[in-house]
Order: sequence, then C-alpha cells, then structure tokens
Amino acid sequence: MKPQTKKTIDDLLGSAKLRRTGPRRTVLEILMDAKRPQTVDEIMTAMSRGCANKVTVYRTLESLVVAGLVHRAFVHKRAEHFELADRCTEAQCHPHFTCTSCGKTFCLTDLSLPLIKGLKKGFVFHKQQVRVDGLCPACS
Amino acid sequence: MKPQTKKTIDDLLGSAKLRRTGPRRTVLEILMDAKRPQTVDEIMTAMSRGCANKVTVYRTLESLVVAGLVHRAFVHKRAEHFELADRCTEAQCHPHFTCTSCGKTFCLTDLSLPLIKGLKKGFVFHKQQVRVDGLCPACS
DNA sequence: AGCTAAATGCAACTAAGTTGCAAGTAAAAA
DNA sequence: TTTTTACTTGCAACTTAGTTGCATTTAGCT
Repeated sequence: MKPQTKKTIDDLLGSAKLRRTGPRRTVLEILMDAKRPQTVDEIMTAMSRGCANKVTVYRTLESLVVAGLVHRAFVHKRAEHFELADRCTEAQCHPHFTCTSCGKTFCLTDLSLPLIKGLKKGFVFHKQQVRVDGLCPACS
Repeated sequence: MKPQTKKTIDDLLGSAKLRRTGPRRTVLEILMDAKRPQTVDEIMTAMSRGCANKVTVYRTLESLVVAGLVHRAFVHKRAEHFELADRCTEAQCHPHFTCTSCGKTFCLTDLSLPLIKGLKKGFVFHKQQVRVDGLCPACS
C-alpha cells in the first residue's frame, strides 16, 4: 500500500469514527482497487485467504456499511423471489418496493421508468429492473 | 381450486409444453393468488408444508421459469456484493449491468435514470436501484 | 505503561440452494 | 386399454452464505 493511500484510508476511518485496524484498512483498500462490487469471498481471496477470518470480514463490512463508507451494491434478499411473468414487458418488469422496516415487498404494477440510454459500445441491453426502498404505509 | 382456475392453469401448463402434475398446478395457483413475489419457503407454507418436497418446489419453479410462465422478481445474486459508497447520491446509486452469459457485473457510473414518480399514498421513498442485464462486450 | 470498550477469531450453527440416484407417473405409442 | 418411456418426484447427503456466543486481543484514551 502506498503511504498516500494509507493516509486516505486512515482519514476515511477516522472521519467515520472507526478504529484503524488491520482488517478494516485491508478491506477498504481492496474495495478502493476493485472495479466491480465485491463479495466476501472475493475480498478474502484478495487478502490472500486466511489472513483474516470470514466472520471478521463480515463484521468489518457491516461496520463500514453502518458508517456509510461502503454500501451493498444490490438490495440483498437472502432467498430468491418468484412471481408470475405477466404484467412485464420483455424489456422491463414492474418496479418493486421494499419496506426497510418490515421487509415486505410490494409490486408497483402501475409504475415504470424509461429504459436506460447510453450503454457503452459492445453492451447488449436485455432487461432492466427497478427496485425502490423506503417505508410502507403501515410502517411510515 | 375453482374448476375455472384449474382449466386456466392446465392451459398455461399445456401451452408451455409442461406435464400437468400436482406440484406444478399447486405452485402456479399459489403464485396466481400471491400479491407479492414469493420465496420457496412461503410457497411451501402455502402448500401446508410437507405436501411437496423442497427440492421439488425448486425444480418446479425452475421449469416454470424456463417455460417463461414465472420469473425471478429480482436478479438473484447468491452472495452479497459490496462497493465503496462514493459516486452515489442519497436517493440513487449508479446502475449496475450484469452479463447473463459470464455473470460479471459492471458499474454504470456515468448513467442514471430519473427517480420514480407516483408512489401511492403512505409510501415513503428512500432510495432507488437500477439493474440492467444483457451481454457484455466480451460475450456479445 | 495501564485501562477499557471495541474488535477479532474460533467453533458451532442456521438457512438457502444443489446433486445423485432410486422410485413414481403423465402422456405418447402400441 | 395396456404398455412403454421419458419426464417428475422424493429422499439423503451435500455445499455455500451468513450468523451467534464466547473467549481473547488490541486501538486509542488517560
């Protein structure tokens, strides 16, 4: 790690009021270098596996997320969710609303967004999904 | 199940060239009645658990998805993905592109969509996520 | 240097999903 | 209608992702 990078990382941790520990510095550095969202498994591989404990990586990420330095790239649902394929076009299904308080998901069947424009050359558009989160009527 | 519903379900299965079996009829009926995307666990509960085997429900859903009768409500990533929280506004992160062929995810940091409008009364908007899938340059 | 709350590591666990194989059955063929 | 056969199902055992409790260590304060 370059001294400059180390300083940046330590500043980030400091400003987030998090202790500057080995695992946190390493995880942050890996995420800074990453070109795409990383899984815990990928992060552990990048740490050359065994350097840190799996549980520590999970908890480190959690603290970074709570501090706002890191976020989950996709709203994570532990289990897959299925629904009938009607009311969806080829290119876009209706958006889904998930309540961050009770966890319930609602289908916004009457709403839609325009399709994304401006994909870089070589990318072939297939389908677009929109997920919204916030509070549902019961929780707000 | 009403005779009418049964006919519709059997028609659906027939048009999809799938055998009309007990589990398939039941799973389809549950999804038709459902107001939100369902997990395997929810489906099994609706079947009053133990009626069908977990593995069967997974395989049934898979065949319905392949046939196009059912779809996965959110692109499912088995593991959580994390990234640095920069380049995201409070209300929306950059969209992500996932290649359906190689599985790689790309950050579309320079693209965005307008925020959704027209949420029903009582819903509080928090954040919006956009996921696009298709083929990446290497796979197209 | 010493103290203390915060962070880490280990082991054991849960939950979601998968695989191989034997047994059952829908629907086509005889 | 019976036979046949490929498609389905069920079971057991497994893998992978993530969690929890508890003992040990350590960052950063004084």
